[in-house]
Amino acid sequence: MRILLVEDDPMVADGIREGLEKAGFAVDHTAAAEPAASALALTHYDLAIVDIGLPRMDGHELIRRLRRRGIKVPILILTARDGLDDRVTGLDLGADDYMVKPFHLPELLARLRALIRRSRSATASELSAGSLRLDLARRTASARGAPLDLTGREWDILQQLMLATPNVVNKQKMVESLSEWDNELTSNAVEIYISRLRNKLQGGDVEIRTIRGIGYRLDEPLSV
Amino acid sequence: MRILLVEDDPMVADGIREGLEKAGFAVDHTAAAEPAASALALTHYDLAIVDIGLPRMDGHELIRRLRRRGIKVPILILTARDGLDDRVTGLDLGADDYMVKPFHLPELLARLRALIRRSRSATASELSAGSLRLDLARRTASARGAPLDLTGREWDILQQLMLATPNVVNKQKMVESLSEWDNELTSNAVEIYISRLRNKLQGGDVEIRTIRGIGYRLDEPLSV
DNA sequence: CGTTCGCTGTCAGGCAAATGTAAGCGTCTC
DNA sequence: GAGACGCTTACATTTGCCTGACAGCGAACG
Repeated sequence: MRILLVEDDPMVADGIREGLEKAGFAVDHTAAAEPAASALALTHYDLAIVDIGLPRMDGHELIRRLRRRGIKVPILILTARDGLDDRVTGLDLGADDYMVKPFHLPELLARLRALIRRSRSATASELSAGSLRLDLARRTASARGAPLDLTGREWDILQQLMLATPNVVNKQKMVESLSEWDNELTSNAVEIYISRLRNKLQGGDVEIRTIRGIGYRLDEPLSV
Repeated sequence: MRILLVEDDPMVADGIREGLEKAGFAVDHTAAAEPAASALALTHYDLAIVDIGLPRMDGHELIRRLRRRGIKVPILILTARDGLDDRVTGLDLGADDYMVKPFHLPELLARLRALIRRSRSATASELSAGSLRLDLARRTASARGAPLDLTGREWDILQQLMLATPNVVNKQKMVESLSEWDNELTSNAVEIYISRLRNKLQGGDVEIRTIRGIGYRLDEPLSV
């Protein structure tokens, strides 16, 4: 989880950085808008925190430029207590949230998590559905707290299902993702792994549904 | 733009409703959580505004239930000035934003617009007519909140009807869309699927009308 | 090296759901 | 009331999926 912090006041910046790092985020920091723009263009960030009162190019202008360039990283803006208009125009320009300075760190963290969850991409380091958990970095899986022993292929398939959930994964897509550059597999191979996965997921609270003629979908049978 | 407002204080509710309607939103209002849950299950809303301090089932519980049922309407929660914990847990539960009471209406409007814009770009793969709903990505269908079990052909036909509604879909076009390149089907096949679909749509608020000699049209008899 | 073992993917049999033809009957139109 | 069109049931066929058996392969191990 990588966050870019754009803040000109060194005191504030250090305070935020420390809190974020303690919560497990990787934080990069720039004091002005121009270097922030290039950092965002070059590197992937999960989120950007932008102080609206920056020297030279201000935060509004930064956001406008980013969005115009099609960069759609989630942006949270920081604003002074009395800058109501700032907040409004910031949100209308394409920011995703704001916080009023000074603020409580737990609240900032909650908002960050909400924003990142919302825009969660393939870079998330953990996937979950029901009591199923996949740790992408360690390539381990667990269901209901108990570790799951998965082979490579089974893992690939389950990851695809979980990334897509609750949407359907096209079977042809699965075949392609399992095949090397030139040797196509039979679609039957996918069926095999689905079958084996189902066996290993027995008794869990998720289920692999077949969508005839299309593919598969991971479902959590509704507990009401 | 349809918004559901869940707020027990009549004074506050009326104030918000008036502001929203002036800004061009259609507003429905409930005072408690239970009717809100059913309204959200039955009808499509672009956004829900939930007061966190509700009688009986509170706002948190409402949000938890909605998310567990897979209802992913954007939610903005209203909270008292001092309820920091409320806000944090609300966001972690799956709300998308919050506002502290009392607030400035223009700011509320800006946030609503931002939320709706965001959710549009995120999903946008749903078709609806009356209480009928097709989620293309998940390949699920529901009528009046209850899931519909459709086969591939039924799905294709219903999708055509919903895409065209309220216009007529030419029967010949349907035949072509079901046929492979060269083997033409009988137009009788379409009639069969229409018949099966009608059975499954029994009791809903939409109806498949026959236009003799031309084709079919999806109608909502109730709303004129 | 040879053996073992687990993973992979093909084959083939079995099965259930989905499909579409045929046919008889109802309904609309002229 | 005759003909065309549409609805519906029954049923045979087709399709797509599931799964057990098995062979190839490579890594680990002795």
